[in-house]
Amino acid sequence: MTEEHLQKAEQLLEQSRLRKTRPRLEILCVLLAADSPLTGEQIFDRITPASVDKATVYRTLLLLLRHDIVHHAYLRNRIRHFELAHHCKPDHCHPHFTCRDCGRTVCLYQAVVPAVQNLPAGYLVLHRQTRLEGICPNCRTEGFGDE
Amino acid sequence: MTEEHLQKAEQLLEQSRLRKTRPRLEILCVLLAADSPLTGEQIFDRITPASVDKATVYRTLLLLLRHDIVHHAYLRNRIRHFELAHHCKPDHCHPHFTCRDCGRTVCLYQAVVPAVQNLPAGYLVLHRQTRLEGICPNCRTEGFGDE
DNA sequence: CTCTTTTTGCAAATGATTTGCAAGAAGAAT
DNA sequence: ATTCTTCTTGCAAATCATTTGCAAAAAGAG
Ligand SMILES: [Mn+2]
Ligand SMILES: [Mn+2]
Ligand SMILES: [Zn+2]
Ligand SMILES: [Zn+2]
Repeated sequence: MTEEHLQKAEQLLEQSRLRKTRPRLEILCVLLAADSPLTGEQIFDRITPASVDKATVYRTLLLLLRHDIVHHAYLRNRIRHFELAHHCKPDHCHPHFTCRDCGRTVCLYQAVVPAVQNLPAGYLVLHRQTRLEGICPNCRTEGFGDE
Repeated sequence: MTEEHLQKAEQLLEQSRLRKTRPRLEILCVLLAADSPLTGEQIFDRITPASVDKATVYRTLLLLLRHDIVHHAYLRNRIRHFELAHHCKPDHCHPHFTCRDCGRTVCLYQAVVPAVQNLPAGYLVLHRQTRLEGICPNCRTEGFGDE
């Protein structure tokens, strides 16, 4: 938990007029340090050991979700993944790529997702989400010389 | 369960050389009749009452999943939704639209999803999935005259 | 019809997420 | 700084979708 993350965390809570409590700051710092969406359990594990209860982690995530400070990333399994919302525009979140080989998920911040074409009339799209699946650069180059 | 669906269901099982059992045919017929992705529970409820156990429903869905007869639709909550795979190309499934108002999800079979631009080098994309969220035509026109 | 291999039903287990409740902080007011 | 009110937390127990173990039942080959 760096000083920089801590400040950013406090700022995020202030902006939403939320109390700055230990669990909230810990959780936000974990998310600020993460480079891909995390599950409730992963967040719990990365917090200074046993300083925060798991129920509090989930409750806090729900709170942050309601305040649009974090949001869900929809990955393959039924386990929820959370990430900070500050990389997302209101109408569309960055795509996520999940490797079928190593299972790792990466955020593709710089990718550009064109709007869906030929939508039937009358639908108002407020949010768009894209999920990619395939083989990551790491797994592609592996096992070249000896297969 | 129409005669037409039953035949299609049998055909799907044959193609994957799977035994034609009562639960499998029932489940496939439910999916053939559905116009949006269904949860395990929803499928269970739509089957001729109590003729199939819920555990069997889930086990069967897993089987059909392994044989690419059905696949997951990734919707908002942590509950899995299943639908027949026969509307999808291998590299990308049709988008789903979920209404924030009424909560209903529709399959957008005819929509065209352009490829993601500006992907970092080295990623091999095998599958793409798009989820839209917003207000459906029904909910948009409602509450016009009297609000 | 018989035999072998799958598949099923039922009950119990799992595992992620929620919830009730009393004790413990935060922050406003004094 | 102290008091007071309101919001949060920890802990334990509850939920709920999904899985799993196992013995009984069904499918399909011969
Ligand atoms: Mn992300
Ligand atoms: Mn669909
Ligand atoms: Zn990989
Ligand atoms: Zn609607």
